[in-house]
Amino acid sequence: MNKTLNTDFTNHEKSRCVVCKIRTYSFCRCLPEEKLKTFAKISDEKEFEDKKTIFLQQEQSKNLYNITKGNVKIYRLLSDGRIQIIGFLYPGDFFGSYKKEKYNYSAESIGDLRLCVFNQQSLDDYLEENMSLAKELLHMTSHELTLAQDRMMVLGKMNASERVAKFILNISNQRLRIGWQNNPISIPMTRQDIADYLGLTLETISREFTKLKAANTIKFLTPKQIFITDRDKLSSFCN
Amino acid sequence: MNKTLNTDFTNHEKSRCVVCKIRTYSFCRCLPEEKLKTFAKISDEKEFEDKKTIFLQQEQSKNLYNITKGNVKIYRLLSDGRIQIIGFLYPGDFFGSYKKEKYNYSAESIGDLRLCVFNQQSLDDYLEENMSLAKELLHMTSHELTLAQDRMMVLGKMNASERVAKFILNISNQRLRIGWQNNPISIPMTRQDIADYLGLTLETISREFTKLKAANTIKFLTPKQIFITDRDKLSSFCN
DNA sequence: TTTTTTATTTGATTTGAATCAATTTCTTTA
DNA sequence: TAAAGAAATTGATTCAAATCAAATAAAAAA
Repeated sequence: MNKTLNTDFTNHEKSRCVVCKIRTYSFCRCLPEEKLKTFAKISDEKEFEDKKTIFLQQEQSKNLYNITKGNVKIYRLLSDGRIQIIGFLYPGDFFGSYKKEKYNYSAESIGDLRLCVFNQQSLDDYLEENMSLAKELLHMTSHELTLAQDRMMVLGKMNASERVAKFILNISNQRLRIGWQNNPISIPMTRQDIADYLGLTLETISREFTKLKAANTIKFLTPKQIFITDRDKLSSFCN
Repeated sequence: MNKTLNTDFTNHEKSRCVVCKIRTYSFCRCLPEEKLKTFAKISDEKEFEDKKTIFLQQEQSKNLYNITKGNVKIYRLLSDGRIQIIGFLYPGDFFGSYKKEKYNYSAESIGDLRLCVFNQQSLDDYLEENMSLAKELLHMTSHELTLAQDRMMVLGKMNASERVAKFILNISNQRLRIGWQNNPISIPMTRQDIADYLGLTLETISREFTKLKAANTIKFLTPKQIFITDRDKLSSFCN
């Protein structure tokens, strides 16, 4: 099961936020170091194993979550069981809700996961006194909206090979952004997950991967390790 | 062409914001009346005729816009001319950008349009002193994100009849929300626009409308006036 | 290790929506 | 009011991706 960590920093000189390795990529990056000690107190750390539900779509929202380690998939279900994966989230990304409402998607861990959990009310109170944090949240939410609009283009107008090529390039760019190796890239999610994310079937995903291999643009080191052989050619498959 | 309006309220007791009819549905609703006079000064009004470009995707962003009358479509283009309409916007909706970057979509008027134009810097300065406005923008942007995620489900997993049925119901609900008649509903956009919004072709849109008519769920008073005959049955076509 | 289970790939066939092609209906303007 | 132009509908055909069906490969358990 999942557990709340017992890392008590209260008697230490430094809060866990001060030593946090992903702070540069997270919304809390806007806070000066002297504010971090009090900021750390409004959140808890929590860990999840692979495939654990963090919350479900219909639940009353209580928290905003920030990923410090691992991956999350957020998804929506239709009543007949059809699934659409809204997004794959990585360290530095936040999800959940900062206002009282129902969650508008479900969230599940992919692999081992570590989160900062913010109570909505505490965060809102903190926001009230820290305009920079409010603006940072606004800017990051606005950036999320841009990404969502980009995905409308993918889902509405792109064909299967364009979707898959763009998916690989997007992941590679995301890795670069948070300072990880961007080639080869490890793909934490299954083919079914990729399919549910791109609005295709797992068979189509597999076929498109095969086509990209045949065109000498990518190689599979393992089924979950993609090496991009020809980035320009891969780019030419989309857009 | 479009024109900047010459409605000079500076010598009047009341600003145009005080008498604004759509304020209840707009982000400025969070401001108390006494603040409206100064708030009105950080924006200008501007009018556009049908099919006028407000800005293009690649341009350096300068403004945030708020619709006070009429409709806007925001869209993205691929290099080969494929178009995806990101959204249809109505009175009370805002669009553009509140931070310096390129616009991430193009915006065009549908029918006669009236906008409040906010300079980014002026708005940002105003925000700095008004946490309520910053929070309202955050909440509305977050709501936009929810709508965008809803559209991912539509574009990724729903079939043609589900998309069209949901589109009609969504418009009807939007009309209700801003206090307009929600049946019959006037559809300001063309079939081609609906197609580019739903990721379908105009022929498919037309065929689906015909099917919905045949199933006695809707009627067309004119090609742009839909009367919902059986809302429950129409709902049963989607989700 | 071997066995079992799960994930992925490949093949054959079907199908929903796109495309191509008229036709009809609406709207505009002469 | 008629003519021209634009928008919308309907029909025939094609095609990309889904579905159905094995086969193969990888990972987990015995």
